[in-house]
Amino acid sequence: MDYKKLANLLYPNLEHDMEYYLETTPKRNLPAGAQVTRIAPSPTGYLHLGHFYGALIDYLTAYKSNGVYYMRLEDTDQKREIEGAGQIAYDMLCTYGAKPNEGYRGDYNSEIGDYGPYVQSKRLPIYHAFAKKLVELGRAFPCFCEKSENKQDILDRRSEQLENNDDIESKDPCRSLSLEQIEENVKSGKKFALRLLSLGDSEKTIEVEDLVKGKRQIRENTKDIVLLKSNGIPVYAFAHLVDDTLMGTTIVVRGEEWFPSLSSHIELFDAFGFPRMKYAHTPVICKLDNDGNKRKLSKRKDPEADVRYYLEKGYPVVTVVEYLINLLNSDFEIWRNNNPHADYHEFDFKLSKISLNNPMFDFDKLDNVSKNLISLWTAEKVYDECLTWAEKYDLEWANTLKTNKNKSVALFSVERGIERPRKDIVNFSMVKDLYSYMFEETLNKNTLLSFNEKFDKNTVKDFLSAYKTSFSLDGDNSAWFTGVKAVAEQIGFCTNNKEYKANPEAYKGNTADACSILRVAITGREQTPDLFSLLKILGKTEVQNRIDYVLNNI
RNA sequence: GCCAUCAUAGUCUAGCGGCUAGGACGUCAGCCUCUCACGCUGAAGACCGGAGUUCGAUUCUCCGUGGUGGUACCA
Repeated sequence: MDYKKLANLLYPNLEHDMEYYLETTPKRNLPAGAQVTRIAPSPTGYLHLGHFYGALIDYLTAYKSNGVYYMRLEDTDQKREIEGAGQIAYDMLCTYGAKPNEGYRGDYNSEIGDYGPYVQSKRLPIYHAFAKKLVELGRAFPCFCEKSENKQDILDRRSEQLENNDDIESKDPCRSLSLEQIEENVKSGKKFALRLLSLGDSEKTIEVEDLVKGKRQIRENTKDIVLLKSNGIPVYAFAHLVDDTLMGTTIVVRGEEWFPSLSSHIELFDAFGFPRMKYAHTPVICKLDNDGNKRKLSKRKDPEADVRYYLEKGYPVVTVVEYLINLLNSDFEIWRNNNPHADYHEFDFKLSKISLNNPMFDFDKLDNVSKNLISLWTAEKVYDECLTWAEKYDLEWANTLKTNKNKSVALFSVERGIERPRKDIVNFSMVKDLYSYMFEETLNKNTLLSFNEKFDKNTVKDFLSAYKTSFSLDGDNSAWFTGVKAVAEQIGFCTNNKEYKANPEAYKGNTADACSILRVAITGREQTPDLFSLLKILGKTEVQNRIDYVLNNI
């Protein structure tokens, strides 16, 4: 077969050949050990948590090696493409702290870097030049078969194979077409897909060293995989070869669902004589679904698969990042405990420490990571972050925060900045509910009357009336507390717990009961942070007003 | 079906031939305490099964079993 002739027949009018692209692409000039990684999502929807998980690995790998982490848009599946998805993906990467330092930036015109276009649909001439070369090398052939691309048809075909116990991949029939037959087909205007002419032997194995999985023996590829679809658009494997070669990628990080097709990718690189890529095949994040089955986090079924979900819930972005790093390198939490204030960038992230299991997403753990992180923030930062969240998701609450800035900061300061800080905030969306009683705008006055049934109304009244006329917020906590106890004793409570326990019937209650009455009357809750701190923030007048409200309405 | 891959408590994991199998989250109990949160102490809870190798297997090998992935002109 005259491959040169075949190549010209298949790709007659190309502006440039492969060598042109190879020669005109600049060599990357990087420090020793620097790695080039890439995040390459397809714009088929919002950014999936699994994508970000991969992106984080890419980002950290490049960051740790002073390398490059670029973004490429893999828009080769027009059927599934969703308008604006590329922009969302880029924006999400930026907000989650994994901003690419090269490549696609939300739309084709604003990309930066010397290796563009970074959008695959803009690279068709390049793919065709490489395709032509492969034909010349005698390693690719046109396939004129008409196969349905409908997913159901494909599944039907597969179940047919399954019934026939059809395990050996037969070579594609079109590989044996003669030049004359091909010429005839092309001249009659028939469309063709370009396939790899596989030379693999399924009895032989290749040794690969995956950066996550370690050394593996994999079977040689024997499939004549499709490289270019009949519409001329490349399939992932081929775009991967061309782009990652040209763009100088050094490590390909991808989900382990790619591992089975690795041998075909290797055959492709070998066919061109290009150096093979280094790969890191990572586990996939799963969840336990309602039927008790473990499965991949699904775009359609699981809202938490969308990275925007965590933004809406008000989880700080570092929470999500650190939770994921935890899943990646389990010694991260030990490091975090020893370095509570350090930036996660300082952690010694390693691909080789990634566990081989598919981890299950755990909200309990996420919450724990979150509250620990937030507990270390300053009150000002908590305030700022809450406000930023509220301005996007709850405008009324945002207004409340804005008009009560000093009060809010004071509130967030309670039991913060100390050795064992309060850890009650997990995300920003819960803050309003947690502290609504502190603000006139959000206080539900009815709750101030929700005393525990064990207190009779007269006891409540007696205690609050007595307290109202005598309390002072001028001293310190213990002075205030002494005052509370004095009032309590005066109306028949016992402030000595031993005595109380010995003879509870003799008293109206103990110190805890007295505090409970006061707490409910002021906040409407049986549980709050340190009451004295709250009273001081509310101020004497407001405290008196609330007591009056209770006395008048009980 | 075939191929690949994984397998330690409810979850995330440490372990890399000899350990009372370690830690974290969650759960429960107690302490602290004016409540909650924090903190402290403690409890329950795991090596998927069977062979083999070995003086000795959670660890190595094989066979099962289970989960996951692949088997597309999707990525």
